[in-house]
Amino acid sequence: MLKVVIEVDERQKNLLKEIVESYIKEVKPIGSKHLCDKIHCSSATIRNEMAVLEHLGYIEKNHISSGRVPSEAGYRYYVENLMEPKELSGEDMLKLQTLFSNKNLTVSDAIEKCLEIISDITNYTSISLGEYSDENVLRQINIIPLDETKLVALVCTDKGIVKNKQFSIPPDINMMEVVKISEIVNKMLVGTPLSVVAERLEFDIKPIISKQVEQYEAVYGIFYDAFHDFISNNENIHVVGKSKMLNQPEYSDTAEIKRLISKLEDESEVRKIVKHDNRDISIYIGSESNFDDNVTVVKTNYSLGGEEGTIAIIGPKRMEYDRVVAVLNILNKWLEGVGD
Amino acid sequence: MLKVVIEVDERQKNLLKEIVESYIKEVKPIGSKHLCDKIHCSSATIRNEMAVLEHLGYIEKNHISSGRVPSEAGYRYYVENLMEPKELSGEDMLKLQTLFSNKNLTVSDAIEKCLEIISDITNYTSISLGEYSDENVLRQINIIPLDETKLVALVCTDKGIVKNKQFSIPPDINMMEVVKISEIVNKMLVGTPLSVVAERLEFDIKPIISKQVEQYEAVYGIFYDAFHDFISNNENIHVVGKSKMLNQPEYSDTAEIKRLISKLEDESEVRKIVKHDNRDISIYIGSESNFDDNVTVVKTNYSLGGEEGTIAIIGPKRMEYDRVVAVLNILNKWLEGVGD
DNA sequence: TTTAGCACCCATTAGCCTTAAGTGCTAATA
DNA sequence: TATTAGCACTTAAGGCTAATGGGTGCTAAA
Repeated sequence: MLKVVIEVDERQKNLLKEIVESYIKEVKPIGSKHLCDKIHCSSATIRNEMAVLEHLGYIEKNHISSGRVPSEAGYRYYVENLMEPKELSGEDMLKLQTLFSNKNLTVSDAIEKCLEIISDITNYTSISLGEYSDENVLRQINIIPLDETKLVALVCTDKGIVKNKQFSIPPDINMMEVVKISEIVNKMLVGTPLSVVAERLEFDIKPIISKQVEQYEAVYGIFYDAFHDFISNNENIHVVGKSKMLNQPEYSDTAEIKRLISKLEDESEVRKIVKHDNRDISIYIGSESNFDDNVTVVKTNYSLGGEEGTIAIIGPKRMEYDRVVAVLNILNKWLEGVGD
Repeated sequence: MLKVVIEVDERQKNLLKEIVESYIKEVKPIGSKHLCDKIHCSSATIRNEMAVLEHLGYIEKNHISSGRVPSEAGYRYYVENLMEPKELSGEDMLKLQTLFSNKNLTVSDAIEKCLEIISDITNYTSISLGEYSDENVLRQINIIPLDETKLVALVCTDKGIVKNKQFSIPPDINMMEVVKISEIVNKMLVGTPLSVVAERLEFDIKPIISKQVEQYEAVYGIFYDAFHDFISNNENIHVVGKSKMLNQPEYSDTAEIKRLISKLEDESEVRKIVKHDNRDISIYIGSESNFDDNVTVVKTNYSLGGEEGTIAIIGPKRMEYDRVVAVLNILNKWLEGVGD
């Protein structure tokens, strides 16, 4: 079999670009007549060229006599070769800037605020998944007794990430002993990277506790639980603007809406969207998204105040790619400036 | 004009009950024929009785020859006079029990977990709004330095509610001085009810800081901010199961869904739903809900671990009132047992 | 190589008819 | 007197048909 490599010429590129961009705006199949003005030739010529693009798999028809719609491959070709970078409007920049200028937010709050602004600017749903980075080092552990049987255990890292958990202790354990032990634990573990805290607790701390306290199992359990909770619950997930999906005309039938919104409410599904990858800004179109064939996901990674993770924007396949990429570009620039 | 008080007789009550309950199940207008079996008479008789109920405003027609649908007044009459209490299924009880038995959850987590179970059992959206109760007394304030310019301020109450905030301090302030001051503040304020912390800070602490530190304004600012943040951000709002709305057949058109889901994503709207009221379990039907004419809201108050607030279940007007009330009853009983 | 022209395709809409489910009213019945 | 059977009437919903409009591919001429 003879294999022919068909190259797209300039006019075809231009045509594909127009089709994609028109479709993004109009959300309805694009016919040849509509493009005469833009491409400067007759509808018949455009039809011929369209036939080529269709043959190449960049555009599709819904039925034999309908206008053309970009295929996933078409969108991909568009974002890789045709899309022109876009500047954010002054208004949108301003919104981001106000976020960037606030220095007193916790990481989690900053990220959530960020998602809100992104959703607001783009009109798409935004998601983040972050976890403490390995840079985090134990800064302080603190036991605060509340009454004879209840206490709060606080863990704080040098990056300022704090978690607390409440415990009920058995009545035969002396609260002051727990506090005393906490001071020892504190002294010994401060400066330890989170990744080895569990280990050190087991091998260095446990023997000491067992010498000092009678009910050492129970007391050790508190510290074990507190750290375990801290280390294993280290994922921080946010989804903002779920209802933005509802504004997209392609999700106009209720079954489709239900499917999408329910998925977005299901954390295990959302995790599928936000997975680490090392590229700068990456675009996953339709089936590439690993989440739903009818959406596009655009992701970027962040590293901020001891937390690292991914921010994703999720919208229809006919997403305004240029704007979304512009937003994430700005974000990236800011994160690099702040980061470590 | 002669005023005649029309009383509903037993059969009419029975009829209304059947209409409401059938409509809750079937979600379509109920015709006279369908009720013959239940009421033990002919459709003509039922039609006559229906005419009375309609005249009284308890049921409505969509058009001249359609079956009947309960009106808001009809639902109200139903919940106040006709509804029979229902027992929860063993399965559902079990789900609640597992929550109740977990002692090591923070209040906020317990409430959120609770909402998840409620949403799961009822298939409706559930919401909570809580704030620290006046019982809370300052238990500890803690400054943890992270580096030369950054610190975390922790505030903990005797009920175990903890909040933390990160601060950047100007380079000309000595971190150790802040820590020293924090110890003084701590000693002076421990045991102070939250409601008077702001006051005491201003009048008792400020003068002391001003004597001890040169940049007293800035140092005072940190404590002021930390407490202010704690006291003013004391509202805790959760919305769980927004997509449950989508399962209700009456919300089958996209515009309606959009309206509702968007409202549920808007915190200021959600606040309208959850407002304190002192009745035990209260039901707000349609326009009574102060949120949306097409929903019913059922609320109850809670007081748990230093936080008090309201839990609300929001669903269609043809909500399964008996089940929802049963769930909240169980919840109330548990909360009373645990409470203060 | 481009384009005008034409036959053809099909989703969508409007109009019409039928059916099913309901009503209110009247007159007969228990 | 309360109930019921019977009947004329109403309406939403579903199915069918025809018309419309936006689109196509192909052919032949420019």
